[in-house]
Amino acid sequence: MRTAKTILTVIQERGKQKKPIERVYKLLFNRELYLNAYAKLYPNNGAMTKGVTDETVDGMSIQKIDRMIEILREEKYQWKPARREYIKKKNGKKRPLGIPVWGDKVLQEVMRQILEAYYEPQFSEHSHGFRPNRGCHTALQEIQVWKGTRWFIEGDISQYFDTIDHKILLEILARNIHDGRFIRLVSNMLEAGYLEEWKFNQTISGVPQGGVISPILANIFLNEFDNWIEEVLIPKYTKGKRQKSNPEYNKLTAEIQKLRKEGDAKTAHQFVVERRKIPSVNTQDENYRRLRYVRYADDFLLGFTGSKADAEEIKAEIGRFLKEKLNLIMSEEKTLITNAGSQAAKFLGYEIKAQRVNDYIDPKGRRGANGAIALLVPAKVIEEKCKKYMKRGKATHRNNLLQDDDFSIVQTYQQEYRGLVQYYILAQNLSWFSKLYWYMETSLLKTLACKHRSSINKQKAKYKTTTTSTSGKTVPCLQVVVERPNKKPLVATWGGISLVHKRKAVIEDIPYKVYGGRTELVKRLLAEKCELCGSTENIEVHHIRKLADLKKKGQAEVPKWVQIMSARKRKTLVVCRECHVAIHNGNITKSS
DNA sequence: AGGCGCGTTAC
RNA sequence: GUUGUAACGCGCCU
Repeated sequence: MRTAKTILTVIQERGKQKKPIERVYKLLFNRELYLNAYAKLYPNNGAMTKGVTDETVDGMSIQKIDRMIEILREEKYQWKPARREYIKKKNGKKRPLGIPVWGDKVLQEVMRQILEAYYEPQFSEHSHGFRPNRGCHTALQEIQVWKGTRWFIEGDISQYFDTIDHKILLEILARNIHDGRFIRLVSNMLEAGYLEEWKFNQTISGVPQGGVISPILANIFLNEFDNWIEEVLIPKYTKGKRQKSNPEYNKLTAEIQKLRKEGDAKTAHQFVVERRKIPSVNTQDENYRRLRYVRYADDFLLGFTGSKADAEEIKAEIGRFLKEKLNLIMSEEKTLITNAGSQAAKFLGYEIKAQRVNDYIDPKGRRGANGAIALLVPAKVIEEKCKKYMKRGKATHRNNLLQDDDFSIVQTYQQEYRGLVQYYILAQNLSWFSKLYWYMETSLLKTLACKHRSSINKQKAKYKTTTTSTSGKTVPCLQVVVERPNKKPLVATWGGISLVHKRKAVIEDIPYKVYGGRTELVKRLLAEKCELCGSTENIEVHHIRKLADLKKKGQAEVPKWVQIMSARKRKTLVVCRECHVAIHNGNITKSS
């Protein structure tokens, strides 16, 4: 049997050459692809969450994989409907989720790996959502070099995941995947429907939010849009080699040179300062146009250098394309055209602006901010985050942390703060987080004080020390140290995170590599030996949600399986059927 | 070098 | 009990 890596590499090659692929369905008979899929899915939170049946990752086995393959050979695979749940979105609205049963997730992941190997080399440079080695930061870094942009067009597609047209999606797939059986399998999956309150509902459009292959299907669908933007729209709205220079600017330059020749450095300098106030190019130049594009899932942003009327026309053309070719609705109200110099566009939680002239001079005396793009953390983000640590306008303690020890309280605050700063590391106004830092520190000290019935000052005195910050400076901080026998102490630190933003960096394009190789878990499963009793029959894997769950209840006698799992720090234990049943019955006689 | 666990974010 | 795909950061363990 060919290895998963070989299969996927062959498909990847076809993808690079943009050649169609055939006999794809047969690849689903390869056991290794399922082991790959299992290894990829088992660490997920949802692996232990039930769909419409009781089946979860717990009890996974080679036999289960082989049964799935048998059913696929007979072309009798039945997708189960997804379980419908709702989660709250940030803006208060609800997002419908479709949670597939475990087996469906595994098969979806196998299919996803095949689709990824094939389509990943073909996807656009400008698409960043749900893709390996890409993310929000790579999308934002792309925007950073859109110098001279006059208009932003923020794209918004209404209810994208739920409105993807099945027929069009299948047509797109069938163009490259010449295999009726594979396409039918995808089609059946799309039509599997969902259960809400025990009632079956059909899915006439859309991909399930929560489905393993949904993100890549969403990307394959909008890849059509990327291609059209790049091959039709951008060429249409690109004109001229470079922008005409600004006559006024040139006049001043000539003047400065003349003054310098005459030796009047002082007046020359005055003119240089004057010149900084105006752009070096003619921003109204109708013979110069540039259009740039970036997409993250269904969210896209265009930067346009040209007239407002053209920007409006671009928006209209996009709306028409989406409706006519992809049967998608571009939200007319939410798709905004903003003036880059005076308003901020919103994208991926950042504010994007074009900087006005003359507000920044770099160390070499050059004008750095001539229409350059600024990425900013929105004031509202800071405000909202501060509120989380406040009550009635003042910093306050956190009730839900009062039971924790000092170490984890400090650790929690630091992790929250660090995560947020890390996300906004590209923002020029990153230093605004110093306000949040202050509120959080006060809240932290109040939590400690409340817990120990003590005062803020006493707590501060207790833990105050210094550390080397991420930018190398010695700065004050708070530290809780936990000494351990024969080991170096554990340290939780509050502070030491520098608020210097990351300057624009060259985006390095890491080449996509197919997912392959055997993980530790797969090796253990393939060993086919019960890790409790040594039996070699009916081997399956016992899974737990979290390691922390192991030491929850204070049992008098800790079962052997718990001992092994916590000693090895593994959420999995390869066992025989008998031992697995014993574990679930709480019957520890066999396993202890 | 790999597993596990915490945090942030996007959609 | 809240799913999925990703990205980033930190830490621990063997």
